[in-house]
Amino acid sequence: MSNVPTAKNAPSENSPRDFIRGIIDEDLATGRYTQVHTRFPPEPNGYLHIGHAKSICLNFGVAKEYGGKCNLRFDDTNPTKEDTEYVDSIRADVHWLGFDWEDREFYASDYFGKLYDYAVQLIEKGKAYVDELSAEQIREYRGTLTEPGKNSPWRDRPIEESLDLFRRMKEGEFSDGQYVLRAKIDMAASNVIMRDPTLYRIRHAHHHRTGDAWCIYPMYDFAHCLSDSIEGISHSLCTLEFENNRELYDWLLIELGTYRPTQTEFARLNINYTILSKRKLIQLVTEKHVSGWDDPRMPTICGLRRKGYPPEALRDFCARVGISRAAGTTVEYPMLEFCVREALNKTSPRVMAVLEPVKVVIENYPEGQVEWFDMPYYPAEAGDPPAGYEGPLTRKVPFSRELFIERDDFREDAPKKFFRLAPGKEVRLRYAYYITCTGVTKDADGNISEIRCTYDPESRGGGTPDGRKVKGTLHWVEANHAVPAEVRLYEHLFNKENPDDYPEGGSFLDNLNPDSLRVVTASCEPALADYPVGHMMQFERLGYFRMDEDSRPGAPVCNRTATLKDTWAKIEKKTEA
RNA sequence: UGGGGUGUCGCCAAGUCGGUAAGGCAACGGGUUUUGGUCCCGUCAUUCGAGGGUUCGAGUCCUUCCGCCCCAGCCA
Repeated sequence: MSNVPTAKNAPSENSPRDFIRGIIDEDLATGRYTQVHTRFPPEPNGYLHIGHAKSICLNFGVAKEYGGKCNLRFDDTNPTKEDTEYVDSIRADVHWLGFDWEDREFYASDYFGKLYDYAVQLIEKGKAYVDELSAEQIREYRGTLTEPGKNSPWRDRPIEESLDLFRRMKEGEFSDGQYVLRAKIDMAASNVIMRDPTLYRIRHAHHHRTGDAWCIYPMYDFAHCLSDSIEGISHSLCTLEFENNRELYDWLLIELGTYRPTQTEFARLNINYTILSKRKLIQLVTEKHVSGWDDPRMPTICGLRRKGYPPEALRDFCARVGISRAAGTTVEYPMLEFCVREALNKTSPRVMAVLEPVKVVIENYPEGQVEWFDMPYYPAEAGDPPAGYEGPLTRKVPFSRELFIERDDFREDAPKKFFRLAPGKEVRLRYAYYITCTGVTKDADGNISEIRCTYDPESRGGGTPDGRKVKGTLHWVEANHAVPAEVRLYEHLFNKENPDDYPEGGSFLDNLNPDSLRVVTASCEPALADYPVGHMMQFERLGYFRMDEDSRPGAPVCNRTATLKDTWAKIEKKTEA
C-alpha cells in the first residue's frame, strides 16, 4: 500500500542533485517505475577501491533517499578469476562504508539454472545458436570497427540442433572452447557488441560457489541484464564503459519478454597521483611494491581504512565529487584529504608526539622534579568530543627538566617570520610553560645535541600574570617518560599526477614514488602506549594518526592518516623563492 | 575512416520553458586563536571547446569544425 515510493520521496535539500536522481524523479513521476531498487554488482575478483565507493554510495544512497532498496550482488560468472577471499572482503568493506543490504545478498551464480532456461528460450525463438568457430575465427568473422562482419557458417543451424548441442555443452560432453552459444543479431551492426555476441562459453573450472555443478558459464552481457530483471531492479547504474552494452541489455530483455530495468551509465572516478585499475592494483600486490591489499598507500577501501580514513569521509567525498557523464575527469587528491581532515578534526582526541626529536634542557627547572599536567583530549577550540563518547576527557602528561621538541621547531638563525624557538626567543610549550632559549650545545660534528632554555615558573599552564604574548606554541614530550613509537609517514604512491603517463616502453611502475613510505621512531607521551588498534588521534600540530594493527603492548605503531594544513611550510617556500 | 558518448573557473560540478553563469576543493587577502590547525570574513568565469546563424536576448536552439572517452574478450 503505501510505502510505495513516489516522486514525493525525493531527496532532501542537502542531497546532491545529479542527472541520475533527475531520471529517477521523472521515472517515478511518470509511473515508469513505482519504487527504486538498485544493486551494487561487484565481480569478486579483487578488493574494492575508492572508485567502487562512488558506486556504492550512489546505489545505496539513491535507494535510501527514495525509500527503496539496494541489493548486493556478486557478479560471479567467471570462475577462473573469482574467489571467496574477495567476496568476504567486499562484504566487509561495504558494511564498513556504512551500508546495509539486509537479507538481499545475491549471486549471479544463484541464477545459473534460470539463466540456462532463458538461453534455451532464446534458442527456441531462433534468436541464438551454437557456434563451433574457434575464438580466433570468431574474431576474424566479427569484422572491424569500420567493416561489417560476416555470418558464421553455423548461424543457421537448425534450432533443434542448437538445442541439442547446448544441452550437451551443459552435460560436459565438450571441451573448453569447442562450442559457444551466440545471440543471432546482426553481423553488420555498427555497434560491434551487437555482432552476434557470445552468451555462453564452456569452462571446465571449479566455481567458488557452485563447485563443479556447471561447466558452461554465462557471459556478463547475458547474466547481468537477466540478474537485474530477476531481482526486480528499477535502475541499473553502471560506469560509462558499458554504454555500448546497453543496446544488448535491452535487446535480450525484450526478446525474452521479461521485466525490464533501465541501465544508466555515469563516469567512473579518477584521482590524481593514484591508480584505480584492478589489474594494476593486483600487480602492485603480487609484485610486492606494497605490503598487501591493505597497505595504507593503496586506494583500496581496506588500505584507506588502515591508513585512518573514516567511512564518513569517504561518503562525504563521493557526495562532493558528484555524478556526471563527463569521462576522463580527474579529481585532485586534496579534495579527498579535505574530507578526511574535516571528519577527523571533529572527532579526534589531541595528543602530543615528537616525530624528529631534539633535546631541550631547562636550566632553571629543578633536577629530578616531575610535574603531571592534566591535558584535554578535546580542547574547546577544537570542538566537542564525538557524540556518544564516554571515555576520559583528559590524560596526565609529565613535565620535567629534559624534554623533546620537534627539530623543525628550532632554528639557530631564525628567518623573519619564524616564530618558533630560536636563541633569545620565548615560546610557549603547549599547556605547560613559557621557555626562552639561552643557547645550544653541539657535538663534535657541529650538530645540535641540546637546546638550552630557561622557563618562567609564573607561566604554568601556558599563560603569565603580566599577560605577555608569545607568538609560538610548541608541542613537546618529556624525555624520560617518552614512549617510542614506530610512525609510518605516507606520501603519494606515485610521484606523477597521472601514473599512466610514462615514456614508450615504460610502465606505470616507473612512476612509483620511492619515498612513499618513511618510518621514524617518534617520542610520544605515555598515554599513547595503551591505545587500541584502530584508535584515531591528532598529534598536535602534526596531523592525524591511527594505531596500526602491527602495534604491540607498549610498542605502538602509528600510521599518518593526513598532515594538518601547514601554512608555515607555504610561507617558508614562498620566501625562499 | 563505423557507431556510441562527452567538452561550463587550476580541479570536481550545478545550470527548468532560451532571460542575462550555483556550490565545493585549491589559491589568495584579512580577523580570531595556548595547534602557523580549527573557525570567521573577503577575493577568485562579461564567460560557458572554436566559428557561424536564429533571437530583443543563447551555456541553453540550429549549423560547421575541433578535442577527449568507449566498443573489434569464449573479461566484467
